[in-house]
Amino acid sequence: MSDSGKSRVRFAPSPTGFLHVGSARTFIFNWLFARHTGGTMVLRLDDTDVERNTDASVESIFEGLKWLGLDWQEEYKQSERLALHREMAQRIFEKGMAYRDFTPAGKDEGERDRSAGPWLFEATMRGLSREESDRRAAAGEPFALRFRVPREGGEEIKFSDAVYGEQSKATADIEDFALLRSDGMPTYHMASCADDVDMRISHIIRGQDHLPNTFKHVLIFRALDASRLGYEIRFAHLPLLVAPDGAKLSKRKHGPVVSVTTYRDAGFLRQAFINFLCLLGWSPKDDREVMSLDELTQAFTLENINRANAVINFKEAAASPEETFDPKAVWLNSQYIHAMPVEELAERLLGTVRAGGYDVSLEKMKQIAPLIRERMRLLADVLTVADFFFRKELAPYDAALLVPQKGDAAMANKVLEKAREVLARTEFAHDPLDQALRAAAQELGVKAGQMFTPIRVAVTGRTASPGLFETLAVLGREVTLERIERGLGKLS
RNA sequence: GGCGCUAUCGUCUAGGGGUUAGGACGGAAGAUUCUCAAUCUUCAAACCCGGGUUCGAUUCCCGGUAGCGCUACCA
Repeated sequence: MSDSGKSRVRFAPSPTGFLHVGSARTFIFNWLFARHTGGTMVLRLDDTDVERNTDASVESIFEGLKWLGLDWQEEYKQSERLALHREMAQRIFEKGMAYRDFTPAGKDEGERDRSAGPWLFEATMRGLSREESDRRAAAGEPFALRFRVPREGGEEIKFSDAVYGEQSKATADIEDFALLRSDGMPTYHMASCADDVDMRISHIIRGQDHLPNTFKHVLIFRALDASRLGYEIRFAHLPLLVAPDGAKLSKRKHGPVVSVTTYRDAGFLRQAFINFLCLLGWSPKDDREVMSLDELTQAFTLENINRANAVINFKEAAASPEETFDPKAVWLNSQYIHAMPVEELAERLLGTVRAGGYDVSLEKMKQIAPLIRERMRLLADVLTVADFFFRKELAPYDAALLVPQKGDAAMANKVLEKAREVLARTEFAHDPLDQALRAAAQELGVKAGQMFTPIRVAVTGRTASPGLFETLAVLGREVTLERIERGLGKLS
């Protein structure tokens, strides 16, 4: 950071796909750093790859960012700044630090066999005279502009990374990389560095996959006289988020679990999701795990970032959505749900329930929420944990479930008949129900549990449910009696 | 192939020349209880390998191995 000013950081996604969890974490770390240091967050779309960019991707990235709910102060699109990039490239060329490469663009550039030899690129055009270069350019021959990496003196390019420490690499190991493509479009390296300088970015916080690129960037910054900015651009590279098999995350390979919107749609709370991501590759160095955004902001420093890649422990083929996600993410989410005020939870659940095809009022939801809050880990769980509150008719269930432990169908029948009678005249509130049903159990000579099980199953269609009395109280007498009647029908 | 980065329980991590190597998730067991959850308690579970330095290395150094990244007119 400059001594005079505040930090300026940027998140620079390239719109070639949806926002994936790794990018989201990079964004979050940038945001936290900006907040922690009282700096500015810049969002920059690095869209210089015309071939692969899509509008759909831009939309889905914004959709993901919007869900995260973290803001930024400035927003740019690289494609609208091409003139600047070219001008800066030209400046480097004028200084003799870049040269025109008239080699026709290879079609199979990405598939060159690297295992053959130590050196990859042949700088055939590097020695071209300026006169000939100018002549061929004037004649309209297309060319790429390449950086002329210093070859004399065996220089080491150095920089200090806030996470990985002192880095250095011999110029002999850096090839002459492209600044401008033959169609005049800047490459990522050129556009990114030009913008970082122009935007007065103070800290470049990005994925560790860029660590080797940074040497090239240092070279560009030097050619651009970035030192005139009055401060040194600092780097912080983040360990990568990888799949359980250690491989880089990809949609093709790992499916929707790598997309931010998948978490949103499955019922993650943004706070929990952010919290989870922060714990991957960063630690507050004390034993805190559940941390609010404020706590994260306060605790966040670049020094506390780890160096080893972090596995995001999802399962690709899982039976339920819950099992798909990293168990820690799910657990964190449950912590946030449990801590949420019931009114708020009820409001949030409303959308999920309605999307699930049920109709329920907010009032009703407020009654239900406290009963299911501690039984939910994801918001979407409401559909499986509380469906019987919303359904007119229960989903089909096996009559055998009505039979209590150490009992038989006759006992279930006896219990339900008794319940029908008692519940017809008992006030539908927790305590009266509690007293009446326990008394009834005693009268029948069955254990409380044996009394409750048939009722629970008849009324909810399942053996696991929220507390019976509060459930009945919410359901009401009419629905309860009707369902008990149906239960009796199943037994006969 | 070249260059670089990394290496503590299954996973996320703390720690650091001498520790019973700590926490969390997940797992197991128990308590509680009308079921399920929640909650609480307990248990199992790790320093990649080999040298060196040292009185003493999991920690520092070197080597190996493994993983990952970069090696494009992708980002």
